[in-house]
Amino acid sequence: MAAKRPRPHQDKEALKDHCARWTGARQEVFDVLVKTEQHLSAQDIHHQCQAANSDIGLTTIYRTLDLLDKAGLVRKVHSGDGRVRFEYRRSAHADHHHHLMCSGCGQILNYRDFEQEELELVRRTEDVLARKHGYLIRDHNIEFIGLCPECRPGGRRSVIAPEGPDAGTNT
Amino acid sequence: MAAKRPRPHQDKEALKDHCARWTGARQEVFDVLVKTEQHLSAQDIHHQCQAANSDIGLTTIYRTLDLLDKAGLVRKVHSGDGRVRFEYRRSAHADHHHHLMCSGCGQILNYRDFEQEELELVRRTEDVLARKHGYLIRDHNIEFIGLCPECRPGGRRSVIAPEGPDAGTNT
DNA sequence: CTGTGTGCAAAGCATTTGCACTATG
DNA sequence: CATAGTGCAAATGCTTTGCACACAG
Repeated sequence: MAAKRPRPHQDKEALKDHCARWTGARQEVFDVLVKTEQHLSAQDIHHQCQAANSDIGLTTIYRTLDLLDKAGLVRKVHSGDGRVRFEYRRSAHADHHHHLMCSGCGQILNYRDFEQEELELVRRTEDVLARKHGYLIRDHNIEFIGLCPECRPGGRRSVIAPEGPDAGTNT
Repeated sequence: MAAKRPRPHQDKEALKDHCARWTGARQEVFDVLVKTEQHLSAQDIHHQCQAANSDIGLTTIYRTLDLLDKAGLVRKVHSGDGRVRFEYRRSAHADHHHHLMCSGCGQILNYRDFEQEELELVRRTEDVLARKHGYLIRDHNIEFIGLCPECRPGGRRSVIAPEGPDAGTNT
């Protein structure tokens, strides 16, 4: 849990268009995401709120996440395991990263290499795709899928069934 | 439905390790995917089988898709709408493409531009990630998310709720 | 023949929705 | 105060499982 301050100013502004009241529940859900680099599911967040003595219903968490997503403060990530996860969108350049996911245990790693090359390619691709297909492009997603050291053949976890739920869910 | 011949030879070989018997049902599910460039959900395939007078249960389709996925003949795609879709993996270079998805209606487009640049970047990234994190990388996924001409602000479909189920599911 | 594959019905789960209640602005 | 936000419980919809039967090898 490396703490980082929430960024209420510009973030809350972005929210103004999407909700009328900024409540404690919303603040807490938001805080949980701001304070981590992990990719959390609604349930993960629910657990963390409970651990922090906040008694927020799962429903509210889903609704808040939807809100934050629409406001663009948060990004949905479809991990391979059926549930949707969310990560806080930090300021563009500082936080630009892509994902490396293990199809064995569901672990998600962020990596930040190749920013320069990627950004260039991404920018050019966006241009062409936007023009060619008439799309309004708002985001991109680059991920590599494979087996982590634990799950790869010869790894400690290989052949055997993957871990339990909350285990390899993160980063 | 632009027809392309199934590739029984190498494909069936890949299957030998993953199933004991090659049945009619499996062939049909496989055929449906081979014959299209679209990204189909289990239900989509179910419908197509019914349309083709095959009476294959949804359960079998799910099981077959899982089989084909494990055999590497098919690729899972997590479209934003909650259901998982599948596409046939054609031979590597001939078929290399990435996705452009509309977050409004769920449409998925394949595009094949920038192959050269992308492949280069991808290869280099795979190398580094594999070495740095000990992963065994097996696949990558590059997608751009935005709004299609219909769904973008000013488009015919904008503001209004997206289309019905089978509408924007494809390509 | 002998398991492997299949279908049906029921179970599982993440997510969504209806509705009465609470608290923000 | 009026309305947006919340929680609960029930509903939804995709996917998985248990079990008895059917068929490929």
